[in-house]
Amino acid sequence: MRADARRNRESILAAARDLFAERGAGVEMSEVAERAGVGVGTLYRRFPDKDALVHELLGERFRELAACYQRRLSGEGSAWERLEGAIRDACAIQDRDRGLAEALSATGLEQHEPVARSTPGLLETMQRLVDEAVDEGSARADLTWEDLVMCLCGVGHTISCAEHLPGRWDRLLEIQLSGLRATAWEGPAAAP
Amino acid sequence: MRADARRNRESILAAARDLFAERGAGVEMSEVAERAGVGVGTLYRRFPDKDALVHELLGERFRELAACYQRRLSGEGSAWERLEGAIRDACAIQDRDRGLAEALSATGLEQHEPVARSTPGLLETMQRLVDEAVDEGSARADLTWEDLVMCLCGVGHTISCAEHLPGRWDRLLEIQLSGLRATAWEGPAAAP
DNA sequence: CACTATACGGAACACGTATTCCGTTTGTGT
DNA sequence: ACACAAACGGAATACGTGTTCCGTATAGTG
Repeated sequence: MRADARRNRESILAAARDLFAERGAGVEMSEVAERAGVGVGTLYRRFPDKDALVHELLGERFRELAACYQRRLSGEGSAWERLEGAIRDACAIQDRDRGLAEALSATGLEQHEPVARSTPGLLETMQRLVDEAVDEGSARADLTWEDLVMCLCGVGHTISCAEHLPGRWDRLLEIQLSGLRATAWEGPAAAP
Repeated sequence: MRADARRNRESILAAARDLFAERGAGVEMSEVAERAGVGVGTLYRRFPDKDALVHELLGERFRELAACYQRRLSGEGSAWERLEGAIRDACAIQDRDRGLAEALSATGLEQHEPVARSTPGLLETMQRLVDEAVDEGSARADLTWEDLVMCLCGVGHTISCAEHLPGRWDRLLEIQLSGLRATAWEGPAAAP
């Protein structure tokens, strides 16, 4: 691969990283090319299509997530504290990267599983964090990693919708976190 | 307005109602026209553009929601039972109408507020349900109707994403419901 | 320095969907 | 029955984006 080609590939990735983080996957290919200082032809020479580019960037974020989870898993504190920390990390990353938030949000549950599965350790680590908190008795007894994913998607969705409402999503996070806890009361019959 | 025009307007609304409920706002105008048994020209004679048609249908659903809330508000049971009932109603309606779920989900918080506000009583009733549950001490003390909207949007989003996963969204609903309750524990420090 | 494989830019193209236009048809009041 | 305003159908058009094509430029090699 020629040196200028390699340089352009990096420029494109950097430009796309910024744009996706800022405005999500809706950015146009021509805009990515312009910001990278290349023509669209060059962009398409490096990445076969838009999906390829998006997947590359999503991969980066998924690996970042996996690293966070791993760090939490082998960190200190109660199982609940570590699970909660991991969740907060994931939300913070989504808050920093609208592209990730939108991807989790828009691709939904089943579609994005393949991508997530291709990141070694991402789901497994999440599952272990959940299991430990369940065993500890601090999380809902029936909690699964799929519930977790669903909650994270929910926050991601709120982030990617609420452009002009910074910080509103953390309300949802608090509500969900307390919903993930083991509950003292059982069912709607227990109203005072 | 001529009789055939009125009839066509109804056919179009009926067709669009079905299609939107089934597949969301992504349906093509030509498809709506075909199902209604008219040409696209006729469709555009009755509704200036796609938005107008969608708003009409959204209006119907919002009024249905408002009626549900009203019924719950003046219904029997504890304030919590009524709030929970209203939430479950709203989710059930979204489950029946993908168009609504998608609209709540896709238009996000700020964008759909104008539409919701144009439905008299929708937000006010929701707020009163929340207030009563808070006063009763059964809901989180800091709960607002905006939190409620956010949670309902979250479920709507899950519904409109999970095409092939019927019934997965109710897990999210359960988690959120228990998160909306007044909690016995305070903050992450209380882990056992 | 010359030569060539590789890469480059960006205009042109492909495509899907909303929307318009206009020649034809039809309801309705006289 | 007649006239004509109103309505109809659906081919044609507008438009925004992703993607391809090809004439030109250039890095690397001997």
